[in-house]
Amino acid sequence: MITIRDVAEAAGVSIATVSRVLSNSDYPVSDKTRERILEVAAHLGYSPNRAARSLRTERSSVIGVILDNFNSLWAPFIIRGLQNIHQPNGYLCLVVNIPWEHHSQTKVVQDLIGHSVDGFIFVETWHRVSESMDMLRGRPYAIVHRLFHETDVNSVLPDEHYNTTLIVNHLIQLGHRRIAYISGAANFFSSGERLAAYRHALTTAGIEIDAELIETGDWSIPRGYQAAQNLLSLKHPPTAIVGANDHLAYGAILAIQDAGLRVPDDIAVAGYDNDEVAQLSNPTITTVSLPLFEMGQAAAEHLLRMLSEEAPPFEELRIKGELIIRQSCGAPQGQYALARNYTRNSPEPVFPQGIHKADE
Amino acid sequence: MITIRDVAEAAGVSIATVSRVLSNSDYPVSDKTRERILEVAAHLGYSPNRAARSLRTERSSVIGVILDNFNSLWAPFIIRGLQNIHQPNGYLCLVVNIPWEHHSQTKVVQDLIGHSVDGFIFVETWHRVSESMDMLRGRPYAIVHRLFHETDVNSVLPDEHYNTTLIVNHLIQLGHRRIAYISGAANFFSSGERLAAYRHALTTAGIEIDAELIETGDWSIPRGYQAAQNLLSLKHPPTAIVGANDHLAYGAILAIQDAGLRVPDDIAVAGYDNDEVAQLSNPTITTVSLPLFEMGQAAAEHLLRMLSEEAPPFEELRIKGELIIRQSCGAPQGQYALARNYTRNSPEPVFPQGIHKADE
DNA sequence: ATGAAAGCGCTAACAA
DNA sequence: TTGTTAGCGCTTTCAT
Repeated sequence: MITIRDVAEAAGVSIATVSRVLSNSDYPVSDKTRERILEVAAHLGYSPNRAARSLRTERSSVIGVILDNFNSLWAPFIIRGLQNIHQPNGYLCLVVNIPWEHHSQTKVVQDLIGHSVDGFIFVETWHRVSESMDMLRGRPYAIVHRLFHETDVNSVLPDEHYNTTLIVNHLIQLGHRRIAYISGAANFFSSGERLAAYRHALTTAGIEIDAELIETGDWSIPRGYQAAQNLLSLKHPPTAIVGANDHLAYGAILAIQDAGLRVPDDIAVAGYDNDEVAQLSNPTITTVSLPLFEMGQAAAEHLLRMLSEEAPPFEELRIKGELIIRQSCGAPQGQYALARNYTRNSPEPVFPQGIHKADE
Repeated sequence: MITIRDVAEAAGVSIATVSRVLSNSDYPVSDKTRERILEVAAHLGYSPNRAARSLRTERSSVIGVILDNFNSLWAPFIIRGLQNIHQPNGYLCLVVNIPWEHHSQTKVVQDLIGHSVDGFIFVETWHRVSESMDMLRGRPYAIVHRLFHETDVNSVLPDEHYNTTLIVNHLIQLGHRRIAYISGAANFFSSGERLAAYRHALTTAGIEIDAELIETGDWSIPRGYQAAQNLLSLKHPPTAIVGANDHLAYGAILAIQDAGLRVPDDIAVAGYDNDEVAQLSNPTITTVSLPLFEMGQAAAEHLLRMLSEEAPPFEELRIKGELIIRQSCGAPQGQYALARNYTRNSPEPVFPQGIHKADE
């Protein structure tokens, strides 16, 4: 293992000087010496021993990331957002998944503290963070939530109001006045927020709210199917249906098609999430992207700020999504139903098929 | 912060003795002393400083996990498999994503070594591990690959031959003799393996291989669509089509339906991967699950064995998947297309990937 | 069975 | 501007 001592010897300086350069200290070192040290260090392949540094400084450049559900389709994007900020800043992430069943959050937090993590990011944790607050020992933390909401500071959430308004206004602008809404599961905080935004958008446009046009339920495709059937059987059925997520919207599309009607020609349908099904569906679904990557980034940025500047906890942060116009609302966009890109909110291709060269 | 010094003082012994007890050393300590030390440590709320321990022992109880593509739909399942083994054994995972473009693997490995990780797991890394071999400095590592294949030991891969045989035999057992195959991208190692298994399964069943029935291409839905169109236009079209993945199969289904035929009544279709589209498609797609979770587990188990027992590198490990019978092949199972257990949005864990109970 | 002490690699206070 | 050195908390040899 190459140590600071090896570098010092090779560069003909003392270890203190090497340390000053390699630890980005603001202690003055002459440019010549600095340059030589950096060169030698790179040549030798020096990499600092974090344990030693950590022991000395009581900081680790490691962030603890705690998730309840790694396998959600959303978590990876959030984590990528986090790392996109953390890694360039020299932070690595200890990622720990906590099963929903086990109330093991306390143990995990303790464990991570034992590893001297500098801060915490909680992603979609069902467990209340505040329960472990006293354990955090003044370490900064941030919470990234998609569907839940804690009455806590340091939370990053999607801007449900803005996002829902985006999609509802899109339909209004297309001339729809009878716009139905299939709400998500009632016990989710975001369901309420999205529904409220739907009402608000209609009211703002001078459209009266018709209770008949509001279906409630869960987040599932079958529920979307049923709800759409209900809506279709009304005396005055809607001309457009908004699902609180893409699954509900997809279910609605299937129901409409099974009823012998066409989407979007007879009824327009819109979703929310920019989930995979929105791209697979035929017609493809106009929806709003959840800014998962950006949410991760925002949380990471604020955490770093808290780490470096002793900045105060930030208030709740809301991140805006984008309207993704596809086929299901009939807006000009006509695209081959199958043309897809899998990038969701990530800046990189998820599956760069072309690059792969197999081994013999 | 409580250190062993505090414990030693409170217990009236030397720090060496405390260390022997608290680090689970097998060095002999009298039962009375041991008991007293444990009691005092617990009372004081002692928790070891990992940095100090790590500095001294050059071990960290941390595993470095390196991925090329965190956002793949597959990676999270693999990681869950890893952690399912590592966490109960007291290991945490430093998870690092390496962008495809940057050839930054060396730097990352160096960095992780700086963090004194005890071992490495490479997940789907495109970069050749062997290139960083000299950097690993004798640290054990394992590679989990889905589509690639390195001529390296310590690789965990799906059992492509077994899995493909599973699906082809299923069709043969259903009475099909003209079974077409839409292969994956030619430059992927697994494409070749799957295709070879298809040929082998047919030959074994005494069915002659018809080159006309083999389409090659990429992994995409549009390609599946085109390939199926080609197959349908043959003088003697197939009675069944196997896609090298579920996207190809889905494309084939769309093409068949657009041609006015029915799946599975007129032509059976089977996929591979147990991807999301296999559940969303109408009809749902009979496929083979990739044993991602199990692959992660296997890699983790072997890594731990190498860590604890100085076990030799293991040879290539192949993990079997399972046949998931849905609607697209017409096997007895046919149910309502929309009824599915689709828990993505629910607060229940999505994993394990398939409980292998198909749509209700 | 227990204790004394060296030293892991690094940073920072103090010296020059 | 550079060098010397103490010591972070721990494990482990060596001595008792």
